[in-house]
Amino acid sequence: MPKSLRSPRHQRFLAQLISLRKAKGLTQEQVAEKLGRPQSFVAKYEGGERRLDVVEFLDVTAALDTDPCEILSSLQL
Amino acid sequence: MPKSLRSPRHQRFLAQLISLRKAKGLTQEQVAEKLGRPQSFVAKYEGGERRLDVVEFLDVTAALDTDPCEILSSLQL
DNA sequence: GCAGCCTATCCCAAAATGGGATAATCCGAA
DNA sequence: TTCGGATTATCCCATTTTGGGATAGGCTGC
Repeated sequence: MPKSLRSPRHQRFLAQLISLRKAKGLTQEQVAEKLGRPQSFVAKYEGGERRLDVVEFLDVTAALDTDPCEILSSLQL
Repeated sequence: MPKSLRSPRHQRFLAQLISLRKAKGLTQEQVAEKLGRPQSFVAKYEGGERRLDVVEFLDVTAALDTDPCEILSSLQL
């Protein structure tokens, strides 16, 4: 795992994405499908193996049917 | 430039960051200093030569003294 | 234990990054 | 217009990250 992805903020970020996906009752496979990517893509960003850039993040929150700002606000500082 | 960074949304994203920095009267060097990074870092993400992940984005908006959500909302779809 | 679903990991060629150094541009003053 | 400092873009290239199909590993209920 890239070490830049080990910060506490990143950890919280990932935890949010994961719990949000589960709360929506979606599998990695289903999210992957919405994103037009393989399941390994979702597994990797959720596992911190790969980072999400800003535009990708918006795509993911759209797939999760969620407001991106809500996630960001929980990461402030 | 990585081709993943050529989408219209990304272009708008970059344009926002740049105009925001200028509006605040800051140079790349000054932003870089706040971020604890070299000027080339700022030059690269502004130029689309490098992507910003979500946490880095928050750092940048903090350096620009700006609300990240405002930028995101202008990128929706 | 087995079946089925879900998630993590492998592999490694290809692509992206880091950052100091340096080139190129911009811009106001003389 | 020319000069010079300030600002931004580009070089270089070793190191790090990524892409994604295949496959291993886990978990749950039966």
